[in-house]
Amino acid sequence: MSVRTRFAPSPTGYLHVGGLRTALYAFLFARQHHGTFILRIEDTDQSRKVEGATEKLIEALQWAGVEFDEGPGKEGAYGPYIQSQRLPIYHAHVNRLVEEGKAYRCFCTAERLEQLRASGATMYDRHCRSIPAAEAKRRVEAGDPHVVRMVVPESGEVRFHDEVRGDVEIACATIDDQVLLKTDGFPTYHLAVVVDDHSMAVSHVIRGEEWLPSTPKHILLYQYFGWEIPKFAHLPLLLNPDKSKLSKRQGDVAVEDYRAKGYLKEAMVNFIAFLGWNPGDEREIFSMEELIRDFSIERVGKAGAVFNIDKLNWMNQQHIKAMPASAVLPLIRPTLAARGWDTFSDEYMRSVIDLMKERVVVTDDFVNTCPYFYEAPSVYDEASRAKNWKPETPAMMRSLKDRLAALTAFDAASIEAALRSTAEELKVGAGKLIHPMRLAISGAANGPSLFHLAEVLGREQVLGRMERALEVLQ
RNA sequence: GGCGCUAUCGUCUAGCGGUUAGGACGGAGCCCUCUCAAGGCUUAAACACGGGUUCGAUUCCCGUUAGCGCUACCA
Repeated sequence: MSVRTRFAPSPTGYLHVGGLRTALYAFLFARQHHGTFILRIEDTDQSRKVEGATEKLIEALQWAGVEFDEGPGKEGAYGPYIQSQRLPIYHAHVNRLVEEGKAYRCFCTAERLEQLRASGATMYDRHCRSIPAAEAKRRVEAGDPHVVRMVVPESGEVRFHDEVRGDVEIACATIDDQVLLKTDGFPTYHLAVVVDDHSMAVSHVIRGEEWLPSTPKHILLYQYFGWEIPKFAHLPLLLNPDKSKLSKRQGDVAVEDYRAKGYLKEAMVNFIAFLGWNPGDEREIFSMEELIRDFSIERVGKAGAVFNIDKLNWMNQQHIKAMPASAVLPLIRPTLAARGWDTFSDEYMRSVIDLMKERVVVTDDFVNTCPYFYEAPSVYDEASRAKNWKPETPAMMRSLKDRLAALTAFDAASIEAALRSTAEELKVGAGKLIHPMRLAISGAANGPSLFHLAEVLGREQVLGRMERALEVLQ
């Protein structure tokens, strides 16, 4: 049997990081088994329609490198892949269930259900289960609004094996007569997921733990239809720092947010994969290819995992350091452009990136933490100025500047040699020149190696900035 | 309330009966050093509780507790 997995989000307008993790696991599993990964849009709630949501979802998935083989825009043999386009399929199936007595039409009004609940009932009282078929048919033909509910046995239990949790057992007496078809003719999740997973030949249902309690209903439906039951794997939830289910209000949950902040897709995928899974050894930095190779459902944990931004930051840094400057460059061009700094050559930018690589957390830092690569400083760090720009400093800077001007080669080694010999001649420690010079050419108290910084900036910039500092920093 | 799931350092986790309970992030300290980083080294920090089973439980079983999830004509 070939492996077919799917990610079946409802289009809410953005891709939740928890959703990305679910999608990633389903994707990794499918790829590893040379199977098929499907994207299916579960848009059966008309009241929650969001314009452009599907497009955004697909874009976020593609950004992360979680590519689906079948789905909207990639029609395979099992489409359509958008549930709102599959209504006739659900109707046919639900009718079959009604005819076979495995589901029934329910004419109860919202008011009645509300009263029922208000009176303390925790489940539907099955009031319409006993309506004779002929009467139900008559009422349907008369246009009576109604839903279709599944018949749940009153006793016994449903057992199933979950790939991550083991055997699970739930008493039928605690399962409600679930609505399958809503008054508006749309299926509920429970009907649609079963019909679609079966008709799309899904072999492994990999989804969030929030679906575990309703899985027995799905099992029952598979049995009613006489279908083979797929394997289930319910993933642990992603949590807020306070351990509640990950949600906005407590930070960013949309993968687009992280992308916009300058997190690498490689880091995002690596980090999220490790929230609930690990290879069993001490490796932590994984590429998508390595994840596909080593992932296994057996090693997925059962407990929820807190989304820890500190670890993500570290991981992002690790991936940035491992990435060649030429690969980083296209990622920061837009950020540069937004600040009007898109005039620098690729060669210059690659030097900047190599220098900044290991002091950056997100890619935006290549722009925001080191503006001095893009324009001369207009303000100078006050603390550094107080500490390093002494009355005797200007004279020393003048000598240093003259030495630098006379250099034949303006590279880091030559600059360093010039500075150190100047310091020696002036009988002061090199720090007496290094710190003021850094302040003069960058305006900042810290940053990359001064000599390399000067080399990248170039002689003209360095000399000009030193002159300017001598004027400004009296 | 009912049902279900879960439970190792603050966080992510390794562990699949006998370990000095390991690693990573974060914290602290030291080293390196022109600053900031990066890197290296060191260090503090955990088996929720109570019963069993067993020669022996972090590990298996049962309770308790706690957390979370579900309990919609939302997914």
